[in-house]
Amino acid sequence: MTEFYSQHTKYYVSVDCIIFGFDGSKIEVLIGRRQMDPGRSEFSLYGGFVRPDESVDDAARRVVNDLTGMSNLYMRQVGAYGDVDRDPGGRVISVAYCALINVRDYDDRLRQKYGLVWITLDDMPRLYSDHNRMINDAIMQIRRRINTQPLSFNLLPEYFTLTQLQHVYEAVLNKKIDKRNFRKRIKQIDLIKQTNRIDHTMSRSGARLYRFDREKYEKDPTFKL
Amino acid sequence: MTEFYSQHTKYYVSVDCIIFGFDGSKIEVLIGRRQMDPGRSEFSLYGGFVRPDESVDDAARRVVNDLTGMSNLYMRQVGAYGDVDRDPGGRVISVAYCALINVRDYDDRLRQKYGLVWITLDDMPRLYSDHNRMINDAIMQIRRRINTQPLSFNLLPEYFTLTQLQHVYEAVLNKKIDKRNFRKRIKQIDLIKQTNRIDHTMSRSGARLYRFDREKYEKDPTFKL
DNA sequence: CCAAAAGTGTTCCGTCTACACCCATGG
DNA sequence: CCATGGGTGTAGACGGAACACTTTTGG
Repeated sequence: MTEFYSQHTKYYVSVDCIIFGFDGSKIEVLIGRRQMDPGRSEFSLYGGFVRPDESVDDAARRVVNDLTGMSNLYMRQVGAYGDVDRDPGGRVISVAYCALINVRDYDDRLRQKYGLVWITLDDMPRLYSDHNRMINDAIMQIRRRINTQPLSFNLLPEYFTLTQLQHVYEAVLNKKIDKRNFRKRIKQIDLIKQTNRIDHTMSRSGARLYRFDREKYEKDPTFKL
Repeated sequence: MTEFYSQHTKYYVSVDCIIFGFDGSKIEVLIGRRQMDPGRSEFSLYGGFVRPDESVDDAARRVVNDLTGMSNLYMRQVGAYGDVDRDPGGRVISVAYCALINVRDYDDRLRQKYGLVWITLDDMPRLYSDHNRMINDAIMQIRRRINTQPLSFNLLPEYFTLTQLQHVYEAVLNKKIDKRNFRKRIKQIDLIKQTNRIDHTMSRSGARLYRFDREKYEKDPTFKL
């Protein structure tokens, strides 16, 4: 702490955004093909450089908003990635963020406009730079948190069936869950409200729709499985 | 992804290191007084700027090594802090790291050389910039992980008593733990080996010393409470 | 002999797990 | 009427929480 700032080196700082969705049975990620050299046309997360007038968090929000047209999404920092040679184009330190979105709210024209594709985790190709590691770190983080924070609802429409909710947990945790035990647990969480709406798209007899009570959660932000 | 890197702004990137120790009953952090303007002489974490030839992780290791003379410490990234005005001296994006050390291995002359002091979490003064937030985020992270990763042993000597180990858990979780239940749990973790050494410093009759079997843990890195 | 810390088991209760059948409906 | 997905209960195992007294020994 004895020198002045100006004696030190500056670096490019970027954000990379891992946008997670849920296709009904698998977790998927929005990736694109890189539009610039080096690595042009390689699969890549979508990212952007941090601008002088915005925080790093704001940069991530801006990139995600450009990409999805959506704001107020659930977003979380995954971590900073700073290996010297991580980017073949130069020394860039990148901060990864993940976002969870409901794919039904997402305007598919934006996806096409940016040439993005939804890829499930199992089908993930090799991505540019250390982006595979970022996705891996992000999914591990979500896996750790999904039982103590209400993440799953961000991947579903406002009104969802218990079967859909269970499929989210199965996809994130990558294991089968017993239907009766799952529903028993859900019913004793009073943040998950039964509604009187019925979904008829998936079954002949219809399934009860539920919703997550965000207002109540804001007041008392505790959530357990 | 349509511009060249060189059109973008570069930033100073620093690391800030949160060095945790354990004084026998409380968790404490090594802090100093800032040696440079702005904020000269304010309490602060110890940090440093990232150099061109090192990764961000390496920068953190370098700073911690300078400060403690120790290497191969348990270290973990806490997160990137990138608010525009976080540092009054200019736009600096900082990546926080925490390290856990055994204070008995630490050369107190180094502490004096750098003018550092150990401060317990309860007595933490207001620190420079967003350093209080970093410490807070770090302790929350440790609290979440202490039951699923063998963190606690990094705060203790190689040989430790079960009472000492319990005190670490109590300090981190900030709550009393039942002695009999704690010891019952410990005894069924076969990574924690009883030795035939006895510690006589704390009690007339002496207490059995234990050690953590790192070799075994490397082979099968699972740990539960 | 006494102060101080080490060490030790049992019971209870709540939670998690395993498991299989009937229902309602639209086509 | 039948295929499809929705919905429901119970019993046993397991793990966590509460709880108090005896032992050792150096001074």
